[in-house]
Amino acid sequence: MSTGPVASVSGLRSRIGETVTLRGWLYNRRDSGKIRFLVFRDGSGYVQCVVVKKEVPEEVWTESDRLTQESSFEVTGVVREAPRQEGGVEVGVTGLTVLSVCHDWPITPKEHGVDFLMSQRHLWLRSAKQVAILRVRSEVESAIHDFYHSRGYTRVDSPILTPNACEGTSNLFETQYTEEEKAYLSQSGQLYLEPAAAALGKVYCFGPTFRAEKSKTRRHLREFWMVEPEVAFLEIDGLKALAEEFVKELTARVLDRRKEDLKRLERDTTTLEATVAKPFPRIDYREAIEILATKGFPVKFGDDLGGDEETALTEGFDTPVMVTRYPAAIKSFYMQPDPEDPEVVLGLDMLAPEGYGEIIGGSQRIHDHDLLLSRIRQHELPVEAFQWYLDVRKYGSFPHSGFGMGLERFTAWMCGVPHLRECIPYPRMLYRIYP
RNA sequence: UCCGCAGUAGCUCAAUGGUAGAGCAUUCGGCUGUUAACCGAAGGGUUGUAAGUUCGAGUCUUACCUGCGGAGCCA
Repeated sequence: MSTGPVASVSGLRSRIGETVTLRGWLYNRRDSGKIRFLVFRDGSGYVQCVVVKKEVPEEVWTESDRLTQESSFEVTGVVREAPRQEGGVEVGVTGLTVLSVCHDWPITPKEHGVDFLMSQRHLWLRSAKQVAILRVRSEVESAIHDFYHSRGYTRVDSPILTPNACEGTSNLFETQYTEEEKAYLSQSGQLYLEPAAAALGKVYCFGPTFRAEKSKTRRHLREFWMVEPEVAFLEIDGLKALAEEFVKELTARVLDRRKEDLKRLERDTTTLEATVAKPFPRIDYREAIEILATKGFPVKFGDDLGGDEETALTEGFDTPVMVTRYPAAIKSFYMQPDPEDPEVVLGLDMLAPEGYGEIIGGSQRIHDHDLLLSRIRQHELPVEAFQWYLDVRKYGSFPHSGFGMGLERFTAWMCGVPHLRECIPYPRMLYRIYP
């Protein structure tokens, strides 16, 4: 390898006329006798490198002939304008060194099946679409931190190993903590965040969560990333405003900074633009039932909304829809009842358009100690395990609210990718944990 | 866990119960502007596993294995 400076593809547009050195991999190659087109990638982008037999030393020509798909190499050449190329530039090769020849690369430019690609996930990551998705995901992650930090929130990391279930034990991953004691992988940071909200006012956590549900659908992962804000003295209306502002800002950021990636994903950005520009419809559960009845979904009060119902509810809207005031019976024990309609709780679900489903779930929390205690008993949860959680209400209680947003679901919607498994680098699904 | 669908070359797929096929990938040859380049040639198979029906099974039957889609639950 050379010892001089190495350029990146993303910066070539401003270096027309200069000689640059690039290091990366061969994405594709087209030969035409005495001229050779190498599609080079370095993680920052793609550029066509042109090798002309007559114009390069003999050894550069033979060296370039050794390149197979995904071989790593270093190439030096002159950057020049090429209007027909993506990015508008190409490199006229003057020097080339093969670093490692790749044999039997399994992923060809043609189509592949899901099973094959998933078992090759570590290699599939190099594909153009997968790279674009991971960039959008990363953009969303940093936008999340920027959103909260610019509004005075403190990030509080919640534990991954927990002593008990926060919402029942049936879908928890169990692990041995000490010889006598078991621990469980966290499925939400929320309960730990509530005491932190009493310490810092506005807090959020962001990390992996684990659900051992036997879910086998495109909307489920067993390990996924969730961002959860929790705010002291915030009530349900403030929570709705926060959720809407949050989703608007993340969407605007993706549209602004990841245009190229959305284009590569052939994403129609109509709903994303509408999401930034328009207020989100807000529907109460009781209204939702009526709307669904007119669309041929006979839902009774007390029924939960399934995937088909969610999709039907968002039909006709090009922004997310917020659904509130669900029956208490189908929601978590800690949700605050509506003082004007005690059968329902002040919960909030945000449904993304285009059938992407629930991206946010949250609520105002019960702040009355005795009410919370009775709810824990009603749900037949072990009261002693929740003593510390009850303490939040015992020592200076305060109304508070928060929600959780699934990073992969949000990213899937941004990218227009139907299945969550492509929105996390290494998906963990039922019956699949390799690689 | 339940319901449905599918397993044939490295990959994506064909093949009326009657000789196992193509494209891509690989290797070799040709081509000076290609855009999933193109043209020619070659190698590549225990048709998921086991049993059964039949003169004869990739094809029909049964069981099992693996995967995919969906449901319940949720982000």
